[in-house]
Amino acid sequence: MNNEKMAKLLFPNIDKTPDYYENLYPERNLPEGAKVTRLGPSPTGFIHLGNLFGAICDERLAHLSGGVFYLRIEDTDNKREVPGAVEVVINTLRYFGVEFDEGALKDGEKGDYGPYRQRERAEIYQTFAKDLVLRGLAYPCFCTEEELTAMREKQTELKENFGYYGKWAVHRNITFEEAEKNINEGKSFVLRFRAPEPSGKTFTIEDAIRGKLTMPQNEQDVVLLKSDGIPTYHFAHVIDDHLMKTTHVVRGEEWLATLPIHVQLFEAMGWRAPIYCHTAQLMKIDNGVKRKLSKRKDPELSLDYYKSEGYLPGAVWEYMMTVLNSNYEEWRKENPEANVREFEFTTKKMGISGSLFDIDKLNDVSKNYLATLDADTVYNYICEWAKECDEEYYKLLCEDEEFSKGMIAIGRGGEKPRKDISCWKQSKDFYSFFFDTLFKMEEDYPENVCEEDRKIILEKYLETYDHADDQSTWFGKIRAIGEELGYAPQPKLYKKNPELYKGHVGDVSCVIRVAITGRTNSPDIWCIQQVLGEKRTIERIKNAIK
RNA sequence: GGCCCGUUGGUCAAGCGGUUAAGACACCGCCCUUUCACGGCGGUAACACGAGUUCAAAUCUCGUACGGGUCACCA
Repeated sequence: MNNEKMAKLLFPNIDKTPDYYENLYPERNLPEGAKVTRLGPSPTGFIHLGNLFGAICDERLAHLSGGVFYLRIEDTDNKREVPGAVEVVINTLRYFGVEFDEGALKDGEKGDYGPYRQRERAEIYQTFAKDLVLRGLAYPCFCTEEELTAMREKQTELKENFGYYGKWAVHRNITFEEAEKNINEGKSFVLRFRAPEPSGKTFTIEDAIRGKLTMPQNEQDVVLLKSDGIPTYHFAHVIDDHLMKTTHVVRGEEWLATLPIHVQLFEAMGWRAPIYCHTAQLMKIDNGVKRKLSKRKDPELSLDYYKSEGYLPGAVWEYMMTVLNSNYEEWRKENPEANVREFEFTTKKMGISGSLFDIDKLNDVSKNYLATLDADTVYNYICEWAKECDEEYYKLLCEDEEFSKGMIAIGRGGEKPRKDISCWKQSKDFYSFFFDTLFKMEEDYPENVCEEDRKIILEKYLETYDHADDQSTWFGKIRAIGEELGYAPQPKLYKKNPELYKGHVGDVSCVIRVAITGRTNSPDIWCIQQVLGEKRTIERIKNAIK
């Protein structure tokens, strides 16, 4: 039979059959309803917020159902591969708290469904491809790049749809003899799928996020295997997700257009397709236009960037969850203490139109998140971050651990913790005044206080300063100084009769604040002084008087 | 250009035929306050447009506009 000869010609070295692999990879033994998901990055060495978005979705789906989440490296395009990229992907995802159960992991592979790097699976794909040839569902195409380009130009000219299909599929009915001749002449070929003739038929499919979808049947004779024998995404996806027993395929909506191909291939193989979850893309605004995140154009959206800014994975997760599931914030309000993993994540609550990445919101979420941590934890985190990203800061933090922790502890804990920082990089700025080498006088004094008064306030403050004073005694003294100069002892009094005073006690203390911290916005001054110590406090005041 | 998907305040979003159209971020105001914050309360602000179905439409249908995606031996 012709098909048999063709299969042998095309795949002389393939001796296994599909059954062999079907037996090698039996059904997974998992509890009812367990979902198997996967992340399939291509090793281009770049991973951004959008990838994390999908990864979290996969991870939650699998782990909330007692299933498996695995990593498969989709390295079928050797042209784009960047050396070491796989490690970057794994490390970055791990930093952001995405852990895989199996797959291509850091120290080799784990799991019974490998290999998990597609390049190493060439023989598997070819075995199934051979079977398709045998069944007359695939054929070799010897078209060169030039020929295909010429074809596309002609199609454009004739205003017909692009592509290799129907009457344009020149090698569709190639005979064994022709194929043999071409191969003997050393011509390379790709393997194409024999799609049904164009008919305008449609089919429907249920997407877990988008609901019922009606799409046209695929009629393109897509490439299954490239001339190097490595599959295209389409073929690899179908083979791998079947053999690895993936139940849910989470991917961006850019795959929607090729879904008909995948559904058709699953049918041709006689397999049940997984449940598709096509997520909306995370977008960004660029010159007033909303567009999908781009690897090349948006380096500031790479996960590495957030790592280097010192955003905590937990905070990024919080933010991601608010974007992923619309009812997350509500849940968080009701369960402020709960671990994010207790939340019942579901594809049903996912939006279908692309959301704009909102850095303000991330910062807010992050602030709230960091405010819940205690001083020791924060200290360790900041050190860990600074060690890698800011050596100067790291040294300062380590110089006197007790001091650093004291500074971090200010305003932390209790019912209403301060929310000053959203990432560790910001913390350097925020805490800078605690370190003499970073201290910067911004000379930003309150409006109500004239220069002369500023000096008097500071001089009197210095005179009466007693480091041992408790907080209320200390503040009482400031009040007294202010009152003497004509400043209201309480903001309320000033507000009632602004004409009676120059300002209020807040203005007076603000002068001291600026002297000590260099700026008008800082945590409680008394606490700061306690951490700074008597000597440095007095020094700062003296310097400010000069 | 063909095909597909989408469109609720500045942003993220609830909403599934009858709502005073939630909530969050940002912004503004007020209150609390022993300063800075935190917090509390309140405010500005939205169903892209046009038809149709219906007693009733943000919600269903069809057009239009706009945005996005995709049409590779990339994923």
